[in-house]
Amino acid sequence: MADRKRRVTATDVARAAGVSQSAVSRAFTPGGRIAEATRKRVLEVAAELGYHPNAFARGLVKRETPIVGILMAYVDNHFYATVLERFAHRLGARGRQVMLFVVDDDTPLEQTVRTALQYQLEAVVIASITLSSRMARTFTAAGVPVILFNRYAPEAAVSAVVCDNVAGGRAVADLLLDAGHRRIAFVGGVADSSTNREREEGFRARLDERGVAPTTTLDGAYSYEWGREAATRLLAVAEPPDALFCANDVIALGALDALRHDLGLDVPDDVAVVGFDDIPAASWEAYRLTTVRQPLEAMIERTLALLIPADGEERPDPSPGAAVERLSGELIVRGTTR
Amino acid sequence: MADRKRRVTATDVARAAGVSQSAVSRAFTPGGRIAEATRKRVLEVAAELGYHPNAFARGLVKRETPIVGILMAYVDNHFYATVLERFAHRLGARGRQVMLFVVDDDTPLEQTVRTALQYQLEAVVIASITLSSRMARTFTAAGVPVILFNRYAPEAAVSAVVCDNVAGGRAVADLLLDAGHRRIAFVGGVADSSTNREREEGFRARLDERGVAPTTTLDGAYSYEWGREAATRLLAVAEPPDALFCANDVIALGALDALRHDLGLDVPDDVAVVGFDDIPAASWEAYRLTTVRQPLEAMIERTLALLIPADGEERPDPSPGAAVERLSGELIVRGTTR
DNA sequence: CTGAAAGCGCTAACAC
DNA sequence: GTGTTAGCGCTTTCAG
Repeated sequence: MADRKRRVTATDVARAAGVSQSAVSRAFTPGGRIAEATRKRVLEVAAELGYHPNAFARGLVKRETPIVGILMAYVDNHFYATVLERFAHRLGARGRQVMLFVVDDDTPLEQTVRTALQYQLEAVVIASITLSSRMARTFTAAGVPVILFNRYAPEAAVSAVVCDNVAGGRAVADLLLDAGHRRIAFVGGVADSSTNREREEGFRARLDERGVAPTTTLDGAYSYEWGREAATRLLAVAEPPDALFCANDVIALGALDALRHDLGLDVPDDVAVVGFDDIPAASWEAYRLTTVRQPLEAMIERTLALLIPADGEERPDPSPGAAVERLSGELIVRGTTR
Repeated sequence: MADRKRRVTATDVARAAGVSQSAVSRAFTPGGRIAEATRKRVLEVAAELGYHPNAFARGLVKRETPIVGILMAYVDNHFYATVLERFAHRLGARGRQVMLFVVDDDTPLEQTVRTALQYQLEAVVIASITLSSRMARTFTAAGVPVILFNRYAPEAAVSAVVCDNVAGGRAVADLLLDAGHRRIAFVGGVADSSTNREREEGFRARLDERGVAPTTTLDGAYSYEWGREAATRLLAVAEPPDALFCANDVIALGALDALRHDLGLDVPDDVAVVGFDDIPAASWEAYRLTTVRQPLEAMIERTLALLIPADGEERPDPSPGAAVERLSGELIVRGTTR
């Protein structure tokens, strides 16, 4: 087998087809000024030789590439896995590639950002990352359009597309209050994430407006295990809550299992539970979780619209005054509330 | 703001720092022959100007890039979301980027492959894709090392890392037979996927060896909905099965819910259920599913070892006789079998 | 240790 | 239409 490093180039194809190298380039350019016959011949020879245009060389001279970076922390959380899948799908349809950057505790965030900056990304989506505002600014400074997805940082001058978490929290408060609950606890995820903050904020605000205070708030992680532990702890006090609003579905599922299986309580009769996201498991028969559905498709649609110009259009202004798009979620009432 | 397209280059930094452009390049090269003082000054100026080396230019001249392509179909399936997350994590630690290609029915597979080929990928991992063998061959032909992950195509001369699905199927057969079941059905996922085929094959072979034949096999999709439907259909006959072996966990969870909630049956007393994968939901209290755990970390470890040379090492032979690594899964017995 | 110079493979004027 | 000619920004000899 030939040297791995030596791949077929346009010049090779040109020579074999008896045309100039630029003719080869044109043959591979959609609108290229080239005779149909020539193009056909070039394409044939190219296929024979196994030629594929080098995206790097192209990117170098065009000074842009169709690569969109997605920075994400909890790919494991089903909601974000879906986000990733949908983005990749939609971007692929628009001829873009996605470069995935998984951020976790062992990887210095700054290094990730620096790497991303080297790829001349067309745009960047930051999802499920704390500290996103500072990172976002780095990209903006480098001229790379950025959007915070499902994250919002008021202090950073960065655009964001989010579910209206505050409204979601309020809706949950109303639902629970209307059902007669008065001792309602909030089971948080990661304390300093904007989603967590906003959901709790809306929730508390509405409770307050209606003259009820939540008994407790417990922050932890966005995980099933945490939900289970939190529920156990919350119910272990003298006057336990009769309803739990969990910061996301996975937590709620853990809480549900703790309530039903560990503590032998009845949901929703003894305790009601509400989640957030509406992941597939929330609708599974064993759970039938009441939750707030995030308008995922709409959120992705808006993000794309802000980030990627449609065919033939100009790219939207990179930083149009840091627009924040809040899309409404939908309360999905299932079996864990009465 | 400056022209988006005009980013800071090494020449800009060189000028500002009063050195040659190659000095700048050396300053950013780990082993570069450059005086510490010079490097420091260059790095400072670079930071000031917001310079980041252009990965494309570098890739062009080095004729290689640290980008690994991952082609995946069911990112939505929790097992594969985890696979993706782990790969991205591990590759990031080795200084590699991951370019994600989501394959689905609306995207011509061939186009995806063609695009991937343009990025001079260092290596490619193909996961959860049917027709993977043909694709794999295309990459191999182009000199790109490729591995099928959790897929196996005997006819293609391509390396693969898989869970030993046949052994897994056999183990399930033994478990169920030992528990006294004799009327066992197999609920398949996508009919022509290699995982599906192999799991069923091992299962049937063992049943056969012990003189029992499975009552039925139903193929469908790798989804909760399908599991639910399949179970409902399987139980609607005169002499229904008393055990179900499902091709993966999501299917099994759907089947479980159908059995318990739609049909009011007791699991495992009326019907036993076994899955495959051991996704997190399998261990949730509401399910406690008996299943075969895939040795995920080990599989990823092996894939990386075959694909990516460790620091300072040579790349392993691109196609070492199409090695197939079969790693053993582990039977995890929980509450859905007696 | 450092600078000059030659490309990497491709696109985009520019002439013909 | 088609070929010729400059580079895109960087790494890497090769002198010095």
